[in-house]
Amino acid sequence: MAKRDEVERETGEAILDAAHTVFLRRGTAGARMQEVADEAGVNKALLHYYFRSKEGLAEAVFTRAARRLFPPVLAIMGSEAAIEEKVEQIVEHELEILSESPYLPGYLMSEIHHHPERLEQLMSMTMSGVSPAHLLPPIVEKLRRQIDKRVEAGTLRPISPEQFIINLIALCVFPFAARPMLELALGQGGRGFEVLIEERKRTLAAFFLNAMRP
Amino acid sequence: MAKRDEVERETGEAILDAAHTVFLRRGTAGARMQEVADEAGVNKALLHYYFRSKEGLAEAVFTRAARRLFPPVLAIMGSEAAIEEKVEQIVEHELEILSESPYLPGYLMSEIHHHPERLEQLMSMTMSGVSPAHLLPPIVEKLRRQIDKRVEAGTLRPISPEQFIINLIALCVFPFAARPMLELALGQGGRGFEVLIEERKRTLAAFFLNAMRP
DNA sequence: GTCTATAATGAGATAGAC
DNA sequence: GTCTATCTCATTATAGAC
Repeated sequence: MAKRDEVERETGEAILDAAHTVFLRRGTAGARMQEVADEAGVNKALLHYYFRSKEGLAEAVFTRAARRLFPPVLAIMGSEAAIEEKVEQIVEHELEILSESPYLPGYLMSEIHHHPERLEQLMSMTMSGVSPAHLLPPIVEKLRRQIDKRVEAGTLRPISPEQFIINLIALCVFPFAARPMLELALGQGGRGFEVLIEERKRTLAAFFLNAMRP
Repeated sequence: MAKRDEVERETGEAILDAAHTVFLRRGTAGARMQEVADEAGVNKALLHYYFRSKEGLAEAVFTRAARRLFPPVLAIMGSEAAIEEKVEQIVEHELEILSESPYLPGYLMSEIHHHPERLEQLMSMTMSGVSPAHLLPPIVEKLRRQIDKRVEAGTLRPISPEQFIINLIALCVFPFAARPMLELALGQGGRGFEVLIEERKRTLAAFFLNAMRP
């Protein structure tokens, strides 16, 4: 279990990391195999040895990126926690993980937008053991029951689970997807963006929960 | 002023329209000049005659797309209307225009994400006569005063104008940017998406205004 | 202004030595 | 497994006739 993996990771891993960097920055169509090779410090031919083709590498990058973003949200959304706790957990977790990988949302949206074939890949890929097609409906239904019960009790404003999820994810993810524009609009430096996200970490959950008050 | 522009528009216009279609679908890096030519029903060489290079065409498409989306929002945001009216107008206008051009947000985000040089272009381009750099700050300040006054009166929850704008735009735009994923998650057909947007047209402004209640 | 033909090059992919 | 060298083809761009 320990061979020499301190300094020298598996080459395939190193290539995938490099590809992650390059593909997220340039997009799949704009990425160059040569740039990935340079970033990984290996020869171009090696990329084909490990991933056969550019498309193969693109799929690997996409899968890894999607697995990093989606499963945690689905886990929280489907948990036994109360609505308020779910909102707080998702806001905190999303803003945290996206602060570390701010290019993730822009890449995923761009990728899905311009490469419809990724959707099938997304559907058939396995998250936490099962496919999203099987994972999603029960989560939505559970959420629906949870919301309806609270609405009947008069402690929540009526909303469909679909709109609930979209609104919550939109508020978390959009600033990162639109980051370059925001940095521009907020003034120079890019420092403004981090300040803005910090403010969001403190205020977004309360804003959202306020919107759900009856 | 009337030559023969009934059936035969200016060729340059026709090419730009075709490029709009192709570039929005494939992204700049993924778009092919041949595909644009086919879409426009002209020869490839003509694209270069009118726009000199692919980059020239890409800039023209981007500028036109940005001008279609941003100015109306800025106009409403900077108007004399009350906060509530602004929210309702922006929601209505955005959902309307994006329903007609659902690929716009995905394209703009992808483009800005993968081509940083577009930002300078965006900054230096002229909207309603002036550059965004001069247009934006006064709008934000006006909004800030408007919000602060209402907060003091106790009829609005405190929020910075930046977060206000981001939240509102996020809720309007995100579903379109994430459209392919939503269609997948909502079940087959794509019909589900339109239903979802119709529901949003009815409920989003109220949701947002509720979040702003003190 | 619009076309055909072609140049020029960039980039993905493979062969084969080490 | 990793490299060098090379093949092949797709794509942007231009030259030049009409």
